[in-house]
Amino acid sequence: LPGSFWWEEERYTDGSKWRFLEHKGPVFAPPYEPLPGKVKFYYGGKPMKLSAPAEEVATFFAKMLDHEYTTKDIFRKNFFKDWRKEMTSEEKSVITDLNKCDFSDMSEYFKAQSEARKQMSKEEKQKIKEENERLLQEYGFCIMDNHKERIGNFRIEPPGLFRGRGDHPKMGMLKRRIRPEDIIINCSKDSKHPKPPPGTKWKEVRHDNKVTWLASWTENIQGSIKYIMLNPSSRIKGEKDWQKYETARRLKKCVDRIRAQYREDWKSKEMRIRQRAVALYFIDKLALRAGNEKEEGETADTVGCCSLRVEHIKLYPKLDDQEYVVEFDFLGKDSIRYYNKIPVEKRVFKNLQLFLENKQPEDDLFDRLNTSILNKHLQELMDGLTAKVFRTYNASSTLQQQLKELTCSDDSIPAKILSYNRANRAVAILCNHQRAPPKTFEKSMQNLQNKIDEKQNQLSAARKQLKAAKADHKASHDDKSKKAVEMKRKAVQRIEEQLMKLQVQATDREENKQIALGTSKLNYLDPRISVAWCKKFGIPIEKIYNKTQREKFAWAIDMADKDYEF
DNA sequence: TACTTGACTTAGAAGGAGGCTC
DNA sequence: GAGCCTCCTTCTAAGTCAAGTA
Repeated sequence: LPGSFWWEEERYTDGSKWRFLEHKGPVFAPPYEPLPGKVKFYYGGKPMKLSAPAEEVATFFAKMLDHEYTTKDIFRKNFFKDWRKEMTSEEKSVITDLNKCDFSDMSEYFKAQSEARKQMSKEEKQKIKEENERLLQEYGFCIMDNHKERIGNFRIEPPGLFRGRGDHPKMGMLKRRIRPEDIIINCSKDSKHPKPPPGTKWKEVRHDNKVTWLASWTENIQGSIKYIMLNPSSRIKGEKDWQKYETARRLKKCVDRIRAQYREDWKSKEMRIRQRAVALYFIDKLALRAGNEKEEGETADTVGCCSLRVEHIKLYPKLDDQEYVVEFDFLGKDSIRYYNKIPVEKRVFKNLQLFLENKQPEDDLFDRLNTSILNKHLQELMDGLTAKVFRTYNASSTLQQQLKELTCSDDSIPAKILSYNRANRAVAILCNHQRAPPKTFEKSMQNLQNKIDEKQNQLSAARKQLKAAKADHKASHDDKSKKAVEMKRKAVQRIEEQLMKLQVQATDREENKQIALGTSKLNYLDPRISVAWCKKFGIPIEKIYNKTQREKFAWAIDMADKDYEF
């Protein structure tokens, strides 16, 4: 039906995001259920009954007891400070030392609970599933204009202990419970407004169609605003995503000019221009993030390009057999380490030496530059150009080029998928998308190796049988033995294929140990490249995108043909 | 211009669902 | 049918960037 897809509709050009918005409001975290009397908290070895508020916060800690977090000084200090705020004055006077607190009984209780949940009967599990489904149907969708859309996060974040990434100064602080009185609702005037839970009120109900969120609240750790927004499959998200890739494609058209420009700027008389040009070179070549300034002490100490400090790079005029090598070593977003040694042009190297002159390790490398200056410059070079567009452009363009290079049309489907994953991996490495090696990695690798060994044995057995059958046929020359030879030949072939498949799988998994492919697939790779590749080589799209991903990229799957070029 | 706030995208970890194997 | 493993979904933190404010 024409017009049934959002990507075939006209877009708003006045900056408004919708005309009609109706939803049921968020789902709140369930209220705290006090522990059964038999579950004890001990202080200095003696059991102690806690008031409900103090007990609730204690359970947050108890639930994390097996986690490394609870051993960290900052976590413990922040937790204890916030926990004491929830105690009665009597509790406060008794509980003065976290080291004397014993949460182990509580921890055991929660472990048993979770074990019991796993042991539930099919029927009980089914009941829970149905209840979740009911909640999803009731609160998980909204009407935006003429579409029923899935909401991304309709549940309010439950209270708990803040878990920052890396060395976060606020780890362990109490994330307080969010009440209806904290929530701002956004919906259209002419919609049926969501009702707050009985006996409560919303903080505010507003009708702002210049934004896309349905509800928001202010979080107490950083004081930032959290939102309830739509799912990636929605029109409002999909349209923006599509637009993002179109901007990256426009960059493709003028990137040569921009590169020529920044290379020219390396020679500028003005320091600020040279810094801008070297930074842009890093952003383009290494896919570094922009690097906004951060408030010290509020978050973990991480940097991006513009916020690099002297201590984050080392210069080697000569290293092994290469000249003008820059070594990067810093913590980026999510405190993921970026480590890379790259040879650069002499002019870049000389500039870097100059930027480092008379500076301390903790000084900014680019002291005349920040993201705002950089983005203003980029805006002048191309409409809509910002630092992050380079990441999108370089990621998508790498995927397309790698797919061209790695795919052999004669390969089997599993071999082609390995090629796809390798192309995807090249992007993930470029963007530094890392993950902790899965806890079961070694074991699962060993399992796979066992399967391969077994398959190898099967293969030699099958080959022996084939040889015997051949000999048999040579001796007898009858039809029956001829058929037997054919059968054995096919068996060998089948096992060879299975073995190949297993070996491919092992390679893929090994190469993926510390690399996360999902982030680039979801956020940086123009989905039309993958769709076109699937169509060109007859790969079912399900092999590349799972259900959620197909929903998010429905527009691309519908739009791109086999000849699509990024 | 410097700084703050708000809205939105990008990120890895954790937990859960469901498929596979014995 | 249980246990295991893998992959998917959910969760929410941590970025980017533009607009507003002093």
